[in-house]
Amino acid sequence: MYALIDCNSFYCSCERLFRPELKHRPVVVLSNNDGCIISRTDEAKRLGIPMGAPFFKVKDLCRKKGVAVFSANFSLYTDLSNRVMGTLYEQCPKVEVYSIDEAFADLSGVAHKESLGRELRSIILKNIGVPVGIGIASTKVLAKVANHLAKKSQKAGGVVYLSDQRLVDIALKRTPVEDIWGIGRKSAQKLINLGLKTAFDFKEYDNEKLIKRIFTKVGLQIQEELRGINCFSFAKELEKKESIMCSRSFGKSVYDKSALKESVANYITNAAGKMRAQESLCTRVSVFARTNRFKATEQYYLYGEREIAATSDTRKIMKVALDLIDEHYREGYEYKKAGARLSGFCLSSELQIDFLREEDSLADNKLMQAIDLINKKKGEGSIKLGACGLDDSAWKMNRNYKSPRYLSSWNELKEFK
DNA sequence: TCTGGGGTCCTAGGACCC
DNA sequence: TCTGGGGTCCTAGGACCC
Repeated sequence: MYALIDCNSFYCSCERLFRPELKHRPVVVLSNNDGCIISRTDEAKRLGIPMGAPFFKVKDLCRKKGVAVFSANFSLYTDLSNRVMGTLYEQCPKVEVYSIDEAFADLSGVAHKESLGRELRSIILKNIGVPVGIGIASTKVLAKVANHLAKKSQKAGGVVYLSDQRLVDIALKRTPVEDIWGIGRKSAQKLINLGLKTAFDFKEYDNEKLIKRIFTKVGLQIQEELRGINCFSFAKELEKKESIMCSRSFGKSVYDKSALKESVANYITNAAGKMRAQESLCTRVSVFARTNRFKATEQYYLYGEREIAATSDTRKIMKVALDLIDEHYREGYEYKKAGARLSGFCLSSELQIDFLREEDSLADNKLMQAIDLINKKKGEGSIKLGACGLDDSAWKMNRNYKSPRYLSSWNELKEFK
């Protein structure tokens, strides 16, 4: 038995915490660069603001209806997420953090599952102030279905427990195929073409070969999960990433190579830091940059990648990344976005037994550790390589509606009178 | 004027080997 | 007309998630 605990309109809820006067007002949060809507409260949904809508298309509507608009403030959201997950770890035997705003809990062996759900919900609301919805069922996919209903139904009080097959079937009949976890737009359309409209229809559909052919192995697994058979395992340990990427759209178009390289230097710095935090070394570095895909001008997609000897040293990775830009850069294009990816990971514990390395690599390692420590204590970006530049005005993102870092900066604490 | 960022998994098909 | 067969490994691209 699994519970899925999912924060309601998480980013918006975080912003509301520090602005209680927004409690019943519509709120939206924008993606990086104030590009599009990535979180909406129910009030904003009812105004017809779609998820993922480009902000410029709904800006007028927001102004007219008095919607509170925020630029994304990820350090705030991460901090609050950690508090929510911390509470879950205290209350539940086994927890798998699935994303910034949701987690599965394994409730096998828990006697009163529904009351535990209600208790969790009220503890999180009281201690952290973030409302959550909880769905409980025998598989992850069914827990997702239950969670959906918990958020939609008024009388559920935020918790839905699908304790027997009768309840499961009722829930599945109320779930359109496009709302099933793992069924996206393309797959939903294919199911509808087969005459399958609800999750119940899909569960009952009995043509294994066809499902496999159209939806691959994953489609079969989702079907099994709807039938109550577990296919998606529970990962208690926090798993390491297999690749780490950092990319951004620019606030304004970039026309010169040095600004592009500077931006990529910053992305590499960020990605390499995250990689060291999970104690990995990378053996592959890739970089990319692209022109504005929404503009009818001629497009160019810059891409380069290279294999390197395993390292976590920002300087070595940086050199390769900047060389790749030099090799693939083309003059005369209007670049709008760039990024870098590190992959081909191995464990940093393997570094010490590699006698073929240059002898200074251990010292390099120490240098990186020292930099990470200083940045952790003094704030990200306190120390970085010269290649990252000092003046980021040529490519920095726009963030015109940013809330203060209430929880991670002494200068931005909330004041009460 | 203005359209995010960061991941995972699966499969087909090519390269390569004997 | 006609050009082995079978296996593994790797990668690109699609689809999906939040």
